[in-house]
Amino acid sequence: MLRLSKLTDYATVILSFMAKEKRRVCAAMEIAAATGIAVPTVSKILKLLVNAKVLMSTRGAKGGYMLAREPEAISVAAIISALEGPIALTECSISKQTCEQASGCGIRANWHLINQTIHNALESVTLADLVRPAPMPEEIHIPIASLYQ
Amino acid sequence: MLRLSKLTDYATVILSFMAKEKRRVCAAMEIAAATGIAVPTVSKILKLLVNAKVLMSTRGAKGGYMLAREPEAISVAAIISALEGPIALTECSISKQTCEQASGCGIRANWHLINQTIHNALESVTLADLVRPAPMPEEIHIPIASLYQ
DNA sequence: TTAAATAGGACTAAAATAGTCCGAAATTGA
DNA sequence: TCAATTTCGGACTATTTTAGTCCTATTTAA
Repeated sequence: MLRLSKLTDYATVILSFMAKEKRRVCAAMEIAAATGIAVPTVSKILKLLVNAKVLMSTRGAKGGYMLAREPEAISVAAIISALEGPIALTECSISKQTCEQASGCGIRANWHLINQTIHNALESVTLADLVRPAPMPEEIHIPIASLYQ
Repeated sequence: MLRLSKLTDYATVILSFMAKEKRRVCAAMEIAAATGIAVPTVSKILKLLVNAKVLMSTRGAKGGYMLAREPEAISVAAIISALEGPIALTECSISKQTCEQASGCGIRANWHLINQTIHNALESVTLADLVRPAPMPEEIHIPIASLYQ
């Protein structure tokens, strides 16, 4: 289904909450309470987002998490790759044997191009866009067909 | 990782093979031999592609599978949805409670737009594009590492 | 010093995916 | 008509991935 994991979905909810509270440091417990997601799960997601430098953390009493940058500078691609690793549709699991039989597998190169297109689409949408009420279609429209001529 | 399933990957290999043999009816066993994918697996994939009307089948001796239309008219989106169901990143697993708390979840509408964009990208690439030799090197060079620092 | 909070990793449970197999139905050709 | 071939449909098992939990160490504020 080409779908995102639940954790990624949760991450967008968490980050949307934090975008509205961006002046404040939020504790994991507070975020869990606000979003209705279980504390250990929230915790796990927050740690992943810190590793990906989407969030900053401060330890100790009065510690917590904060957006590492403005919502405008946090792309959906960054959020997804924080939770799921690099964005890539294929790992070219086509066996070498097959590729050799076909004497040069052109499919691989074309998949890469498709990946890149999708990545661009996700890169051009930010957390600010997700929080914003009205989307702006022309910003994320990508005419992939033009890449093939 | 936003990735396609192995079966979808296999499907592109199978369909690429068939695109080159489009004049001929191919039996499942023949395709398995040509691609190196196990017969039962090939069989399963072919059935799914028939259900999605990407392939046509004829039963009985001398039967087999054929592309239902020209490779130019078979989109990557059609192939993916045949194997994995509708293309959709999210199923909006954001709890209603959260949405209500936030008094109107704008995220949903924005995800829908992103889905649509990706769908358009996949719709505009066809089996013929996949089979076609790779585009110029500079077109397919992807500095992906730079996106992850 | 104590309480509050994150960091990191190990672990279990649940769900999705991959892969296999079988009996039934259809078609061809002898 | 009969036998061989091939798809059809579904059930089934095994594997992998994902989700979710928990524990201990470390850091910081008061």
